[in-house]
Amino acid sequence: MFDTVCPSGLAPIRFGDKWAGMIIRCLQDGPRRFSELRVPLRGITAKVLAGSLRTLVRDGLIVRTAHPAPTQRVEYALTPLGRSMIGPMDAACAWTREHWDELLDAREASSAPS
Amino acid sequence: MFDTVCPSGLAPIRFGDKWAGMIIRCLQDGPRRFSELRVPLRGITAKVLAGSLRTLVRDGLIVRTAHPAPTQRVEYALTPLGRSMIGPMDAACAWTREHWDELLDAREASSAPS
DNA sequence: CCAGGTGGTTACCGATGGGATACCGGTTAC
DNA sequence: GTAACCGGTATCCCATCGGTAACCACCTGG
Repeated sequence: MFDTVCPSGLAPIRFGDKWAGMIIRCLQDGPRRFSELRVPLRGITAKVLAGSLRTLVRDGLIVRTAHPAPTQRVEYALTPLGRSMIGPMDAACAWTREHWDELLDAREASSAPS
Repeated sequence: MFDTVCPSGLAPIRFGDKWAGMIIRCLQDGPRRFSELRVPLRGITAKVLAGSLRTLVRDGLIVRTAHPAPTQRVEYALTPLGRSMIGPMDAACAWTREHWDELLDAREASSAPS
């Protein structure tokens, strides 16, 4: 995640792996359990979700709390650091929503240069 | 680039490949030639730069103009669409700059949980 | 006892990404 | 002539990523 430092003010724009952004999105309204996350993230497998969650925890963006209550119950929640990412993330998502059609058009135009 | 659609308002935050963001940064003050781009992008190989440029052109973010002048001269420049990406990109970069230390600390803390 | 849910782990596998190296045709400078 | 620069391409290689499938310990409900 955040692969590279930006020495000259240049930074690669890659907020984590394929699912990281979506996971953070899913957590912004409160903690969620492992299996609750799998519902909105249709198609994610247990392994991949577990992996993404692990790196997000490692990077201090979310916290994992396992309630040792009678029944097994693990919750993931945003840290303040994780929450601070929502702003720039929303900006990026808004840009994509706004320009999605243009991107698609550009691709189609260059794939069919007839 | 922009790997996935965002069906439920969730989008993966991945603005292109490793170098795409940096290339756009390099172009924001005007057109640059192929070899001019290789200077600030230290470490990029010709193949990878050519590849990144190709997908950026395909997605309509930059334009390639080859001046058929006597000497070989190819210039890359931002399109309006490409330029519109600078805003959200800056937001993301600013976030990273602000929180870079926290990320590093979190990583170090979880790698050495002694 | 057994089924089912919860929160994972492990082994395997194919696709992709990114890097190194070599090479290329065209043009200009010496 | 030949060396160098320009804008690439061709080939090969390796690491990572994401996915599938199987399995697991633990607990609960019937």
